[in-house]
Amino acid sequence: MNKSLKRMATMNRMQVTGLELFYKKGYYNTSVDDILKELSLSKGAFYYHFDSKEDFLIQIIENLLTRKVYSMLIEPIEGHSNTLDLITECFDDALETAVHNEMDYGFILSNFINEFNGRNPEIMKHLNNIMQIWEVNLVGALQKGKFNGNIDRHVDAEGVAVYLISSYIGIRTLMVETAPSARKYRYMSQLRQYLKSMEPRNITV
Amino acid sequence: MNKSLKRMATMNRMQVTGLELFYKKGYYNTSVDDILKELSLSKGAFYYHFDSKEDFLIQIIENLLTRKVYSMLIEPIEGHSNTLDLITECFDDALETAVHNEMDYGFILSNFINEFNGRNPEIMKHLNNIMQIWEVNLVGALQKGKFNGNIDRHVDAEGVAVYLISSYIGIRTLMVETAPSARKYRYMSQLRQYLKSMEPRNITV
DNA sequence: GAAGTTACCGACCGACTGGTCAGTTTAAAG
DNA sequence: CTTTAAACTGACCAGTCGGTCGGTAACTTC
Repeated sequence: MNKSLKRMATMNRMQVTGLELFYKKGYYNTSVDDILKELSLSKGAFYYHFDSKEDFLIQIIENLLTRKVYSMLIEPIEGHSNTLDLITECFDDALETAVHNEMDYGFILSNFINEFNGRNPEIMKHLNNIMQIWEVNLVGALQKGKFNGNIDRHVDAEGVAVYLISSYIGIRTLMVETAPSARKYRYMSQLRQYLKSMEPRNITV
Repeated sequence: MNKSLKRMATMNRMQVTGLELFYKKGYYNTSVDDILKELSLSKGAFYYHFDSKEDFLIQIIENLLTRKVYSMLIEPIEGHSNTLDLITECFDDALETAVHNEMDYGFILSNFINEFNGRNPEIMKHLNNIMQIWEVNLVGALQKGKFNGNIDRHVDAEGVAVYLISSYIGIRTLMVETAPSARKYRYMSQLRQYLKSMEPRNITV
């Protein structure tokens, strides 16, 4: 195999396993040795490819986590259908995969925010960055909805985006705790009602 | 000083400082020595009063955390005014204290849930317990609101409770990240709109 | 005032942490 | 074949962790 290909393959394997374990056990509770045992690799291999445990995490965030948020939460609402329907479907799908994870540990991004807030500003910068991308894209989608006439023009797009993100973070935390399926169902029906209240009012006062 | 009084005073000092540090740095990232240094006490004193670090945490949860949730999130909505107003005011107050914490680390309860989920079922039991108490009380308040005619009788109290709790957990996480005050404002205005949609419909179809 | 109890001290233990490094294996290049 | 550099090994280091334990000062009880 080509040298640089092998390098990338190994680094990627490490990152995938690393993200998995950081997600399950938290960053500080996962030792570098834990990851290496899973991969049957040695300490030397790890520090050959990465400068430090922190550098390793940053690369995971930049490579894997960002991509995950894009594919699960951003791209699905970029379509041409009714924005409110796209958001509903996107949230429904995202929560459904969470329900089907036999072992769910919550929304990775908010787990990380909780773990690093006030402890590691460098990591927080990277996490904030992803959250901002999500927020900006949601606001954009909502504005497009207003422009297309699917959303009432009086709706405060930024407020709705904050409220949607909040509720999503929260329900993911709640689902981890008890009765995920029932909670998802209740959440989705309330979400639908909330979004319905944003449809254009045909009756002008 | 009476011996048992001294015992309680010391134990309480330890718990208060423990909760503070666990909140700031997380449970696993706070060493017993960290807490003891803050109090100028020794290892021996700690293990004289508590069986283990975990036992210490459980007592903190049972004593301090439960009381905190009661006084901030449950008792304020037990009044006789309009339930929706009470909820609005309660959430507003809770978020306002978060804004004024110059160093905010999020909603303790959800931080703990994130840290212990899948790692420590014993602790999770105690945390779930508090969440359930909160949920039950919220549902009760909503039902009382329906009974008193402040809330439309078609409203799904359990669904709304889940949605309220979700959004609260989420906004607390978002507020630690960026622009807490602005985010609180946006959240509260959306929350008011959401709760308004539950007022009784006077016009029957 | 002797004996017992409570509250606390701090040295110490063994397991584990992130990180280093001298040295070995692999495979492509000359 | 020989050279070279990349990829990897695993023993090792200093430091931290939760927890133990022998000791002791202060107060109570008899």
